Amino acid sequence: MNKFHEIFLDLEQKILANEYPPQSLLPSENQLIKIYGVSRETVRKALNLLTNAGYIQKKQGKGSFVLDFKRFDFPLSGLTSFKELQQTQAITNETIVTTLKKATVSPTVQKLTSWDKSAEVWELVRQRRIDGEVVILDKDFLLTDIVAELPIEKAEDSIYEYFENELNLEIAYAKKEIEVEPVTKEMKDLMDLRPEDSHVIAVKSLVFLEDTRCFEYTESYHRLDKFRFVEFARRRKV
Amino acid sequence: MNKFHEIFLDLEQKILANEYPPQSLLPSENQLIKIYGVSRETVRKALNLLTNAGYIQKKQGKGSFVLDFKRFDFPLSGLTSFKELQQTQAITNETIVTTLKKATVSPTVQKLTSWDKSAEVWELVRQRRIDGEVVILDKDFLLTDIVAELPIEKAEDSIYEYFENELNLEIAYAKKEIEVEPVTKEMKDLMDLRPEDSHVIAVKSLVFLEDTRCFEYTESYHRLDKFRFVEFARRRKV
DNA sequence: TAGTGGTCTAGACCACTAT
DNA sequence: TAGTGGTCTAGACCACTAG
Repeated sequence: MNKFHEIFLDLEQKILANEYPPQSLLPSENQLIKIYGVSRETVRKALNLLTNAGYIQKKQGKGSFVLDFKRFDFPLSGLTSFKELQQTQAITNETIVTTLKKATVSPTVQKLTSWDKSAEVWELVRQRRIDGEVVILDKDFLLTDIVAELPIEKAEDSIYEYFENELNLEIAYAKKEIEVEPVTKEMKDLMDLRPEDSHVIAVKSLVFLEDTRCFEYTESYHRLDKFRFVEFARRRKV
Repeated sequence: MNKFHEIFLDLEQKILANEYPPQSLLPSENQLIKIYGVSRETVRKALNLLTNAGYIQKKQGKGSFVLDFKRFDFPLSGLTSFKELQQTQAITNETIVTTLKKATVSPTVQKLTSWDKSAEVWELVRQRRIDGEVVILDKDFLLTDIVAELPIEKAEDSIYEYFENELNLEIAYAKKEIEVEPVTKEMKDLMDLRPEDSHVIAVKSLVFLEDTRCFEYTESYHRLDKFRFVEFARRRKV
């Protein structure tokens, strides 16, 4: 593994273990050079990862302050998926696959993805039950050209884990969009909505591989009272 | 200005001007070294900025592909504020300040911010009218220790511009949270809600300076049908 | 094999913060 | 003034992609 990534993981672990508590300063870059036996640029790459992840804040002439990350308790930014969420949260939950079939791409999805009109896709619908209630409904469309097989056991687990570890797909980036949509019949049927629920949160994503091909389009519907999105953002001068 | 930032801006401009169209390759790092007369690490820093902003995707052995950013039409990630949004969108809009006063910090806000219990804050409430309707309501709490004066003209414009350009505050990062909340009487009074609107989207933010002090807490309420949040996210190995 | 990006080094100069 | 982080360089070696 990369040196700078190793150093990042080591510092991250030490921060989480309170070896470097909030408000304290990390060792200076010169000290870190000696501690890890690497060059300054390598140390700085590790510190950049910590900065972007919201662990530290650097100040010229002073040093790297450890931030109070406990306030950032639900980091859902980046490309995190439902399966990974479960692990950080301690929720009792269950996934039920209600649809898993090959189909031709619908005009709506074709437009969004720019896939070939004749493209074949996996159509996957999953209920996400948390604490006994179906509060999330996931709809996935996946190019069969790229994902040839999609066993139902994998769909019940994490499809991303399957893609990355078994199919060796390199997922690179995604465009996400959060909106509010009126409840449809399908949602009424498949989700445990309350009488007063007239709307759901819709999280729509286009997911791309490292070679810039879009291989997945996802719509994730969340019951209003169960939706929460937390993000750590750095100021970007415009 | 930094060389790598200059190079980033130049490449960004050329991408936006279609000089480097989507799907095409940027000049290789070695070529960029010659073009800009800088070292490789400097070129790579510029390319990293482009990568994080979603302009390009690099591939070892191949090069830097320009992405089709037009699909990412509403980049609201980072710390963008309402005023900056207006400029990218062409919306007719108006800001009306309904409250601007000094007050002691409320227990709720005190808890979230960890401000001193005796702290004094600016309490600012603003209606955001878009195309004739008040669809956003912004509530701001600002430490008077840090923001001593808050003229109403500034509040009607962009408080961030005022903070950064006139008070020389260095805004560094923020924690944002998106949730759904039931409509309150205040929202009914100050927003143009429809009879069926029982909920609003609440975007709550803690905003921090470069010295890690939290100086602002904001709640921004959006009418459901007018809310949209778009994000470009890179895959983060867990 | 030649060209690409990914990592790493050792050293330099600068700007900022403290004392 | 000494120590910090911010920028930049010139060069090295490696891994990947292509013809």
